[in-house]
Amino acid sequence: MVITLEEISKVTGFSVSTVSRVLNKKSKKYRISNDTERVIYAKAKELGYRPNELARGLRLKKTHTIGLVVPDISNPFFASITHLIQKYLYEEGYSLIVCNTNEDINTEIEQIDLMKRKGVDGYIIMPVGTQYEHIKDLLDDDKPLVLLDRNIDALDANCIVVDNYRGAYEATECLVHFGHDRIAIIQGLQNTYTNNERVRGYKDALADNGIRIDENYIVGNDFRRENGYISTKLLLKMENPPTAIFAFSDLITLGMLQAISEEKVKIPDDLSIISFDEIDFAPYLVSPLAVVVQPRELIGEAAVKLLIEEMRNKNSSGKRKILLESKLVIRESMKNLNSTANENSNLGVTVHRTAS
Amino acid sequence: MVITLEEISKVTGFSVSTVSRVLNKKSKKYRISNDTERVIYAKAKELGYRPNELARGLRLKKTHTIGLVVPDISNPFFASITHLIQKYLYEEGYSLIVCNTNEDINTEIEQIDLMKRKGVDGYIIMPVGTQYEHIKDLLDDDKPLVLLDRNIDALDANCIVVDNYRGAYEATECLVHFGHDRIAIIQGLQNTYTNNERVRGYKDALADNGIRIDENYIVGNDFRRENGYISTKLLLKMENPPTAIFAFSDLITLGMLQAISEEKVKIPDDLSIISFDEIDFAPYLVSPLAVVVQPRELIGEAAVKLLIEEMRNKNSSGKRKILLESKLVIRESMKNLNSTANENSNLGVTVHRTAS
DNA sequence: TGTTTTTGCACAAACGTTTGTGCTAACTAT
DNA sequence: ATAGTTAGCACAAACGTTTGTGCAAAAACA
Repeated sequence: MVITLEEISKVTGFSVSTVSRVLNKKSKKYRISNDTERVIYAKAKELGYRPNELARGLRLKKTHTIGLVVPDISNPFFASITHLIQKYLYEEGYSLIVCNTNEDINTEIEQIDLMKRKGVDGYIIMPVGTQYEHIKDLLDDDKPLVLLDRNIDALDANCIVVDNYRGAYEATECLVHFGHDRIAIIQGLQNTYTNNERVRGYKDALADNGIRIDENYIVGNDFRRENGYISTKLLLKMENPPTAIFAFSDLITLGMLQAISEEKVKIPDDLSIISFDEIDFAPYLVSPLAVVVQPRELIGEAAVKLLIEEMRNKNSSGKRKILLESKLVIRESMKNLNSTANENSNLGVTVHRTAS
Repeated sequence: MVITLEEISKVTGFSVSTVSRVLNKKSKKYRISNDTERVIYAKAKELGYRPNELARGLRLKKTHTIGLVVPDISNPFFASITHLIQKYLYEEGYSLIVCNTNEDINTEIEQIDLMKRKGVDGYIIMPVGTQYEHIKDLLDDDKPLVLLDRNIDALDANCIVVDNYRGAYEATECLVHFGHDRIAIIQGLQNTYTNNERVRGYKDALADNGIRIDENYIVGNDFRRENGYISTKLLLKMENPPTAIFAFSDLITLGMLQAISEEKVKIPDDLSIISFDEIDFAPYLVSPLAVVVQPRELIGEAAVKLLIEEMRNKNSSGKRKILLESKLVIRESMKNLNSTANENSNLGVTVHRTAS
């Protein structure tokens, strides 16, 4: 049987309100005697009382639950962030409702609606794209909200993003310095914040270094594996194939590697590659993989911090936009076409930079 | 402002109960006129009414929320399963509350308690260990529950597990057939179901093939990366180091690779390795990695199917225990010591089997 | 002893739903 | 015209909490 305050009230003889106050540690405030307190505590423990959080949430308008909207939990990058968010929220006493949008805007809208109905106390959202009416509505509810990984400029919302522009710029520029001029990118989902920024960084890096932008070298439209596979096949079959490919996500890279393996292309002699996102196994691949790593830990931690902070100080009027730095890790998968002996003295070197 | 039934009641002039019935599509049953229905629908839509799921849950004793307990979402294996569970549940109209236990039994107990209080309609649990009083209590609540990935024999609960015993047995036996007799394992967390079964499979395979079990070759006690690193270092430093290492998880393998790389050990010439869990990048590693893959898709799908089924037929008395098969994928990281020229003709071969 | 203060608790409303039941007016049948 | 049906809706209780307020008895004070 499920134990309610009423049960305890009956067996102890005290009223429901008294029981409630004791169990909520409000005995002093409401002048409940120590004796009474002891009796109620004992009985509650004995019967294994558990507050009904639905009733409580209804009454208090507070559920101690945060809604997390993520595009794809199975993507290691997002999985990692989810893990951290969950961890930090737990420390703060919050539960997590997770929903996966699969990069589908309608699912996102639906799921956010559902979370709203469930009365979550705050939102951490990695939005799919640029459609944002539903998020705008959310802001009016004045529940804390932070946009993660993907910003929506038009919205006055808290947000935490990585400097995708610089990340892509530096990776591209590094390839250029290594003597590459036919540099292809395999994009993720177009019109997402991250993708747009990365493309912009790529283009600017080329332009700033006097290399013509060839739209044929810009392929793909999805952060997933299949896109990496197909796009790579396409690129390799070109009449004038690229000497370097920049993949915009770990999963794209996975597909790319599959295609490369099938086509028997040698890395880095035939082709240089670099990937966005940390890939745990990167150092141990056939050709250790250069990557642009994003500070996952920071992202997760910052998200929770910002959210909690806003819950505490309801007054906090100004929204904050936080820009985190990425890090370029050069490994052997990038060939330096300038060095005659392909010495690659910069093996494993890490280029650090500070965010703007 | 938040719109309630009461609001709609006020502006339309109909009672709250009538509004409720209309919006719940019970107009016929309660003989609400078509005109009334139309008016209420229109107003509800206009005002953007959203039912308060807390109130509803309280009244209905049903929240359409499932609680998922997972040891470590950042582990790709669990992330993948989580993703699938979320996906299938969404299709069935359920939300997901996720909690991470970090393999800590107390966190597990706490979190399950919290979920209970939040009134979830069912549980999918990957328990940390063999302590199970709290789960036993859960069973008495007669909410649907399925144990995933890790069984607890003593409990009469639904459960879906992979045949870890056979998976480990076959991998070990394969190594033996390849001529190895100093085969080490790096265990995951001891006294978890999965680990116990794998150790048992390993031991039986050795015994059945006339190889003495050397406890020195059994190391480790954690499914995470650090364990893989340290344990590998230990093994490599032995006076009589193993010729093959069997890592019990993807993350352990990651740490192992790091250690191997640092120690400049050559795979597979100096050492053969094989890993439990699918690793997406396995084929593209310096030495393509042999693995025992578990059917993630099936695990996730089966979990939800079983849960939903039990929600539908409350009568379902008998609990079901489902055993899924694993699959051994042989790659070059396992050297066949018998074949003189290390031809490894079985490159990429997949050994399939059916579960008992 | 009479008045005031304090102690210790109970009552009841409210949070937003759902649903069994009851009531009035209109309709149908005789 | 009268009795019986039915259509159309409202009332109120219940789900399990929390919290403002009220009230009696005890204690303190004069």
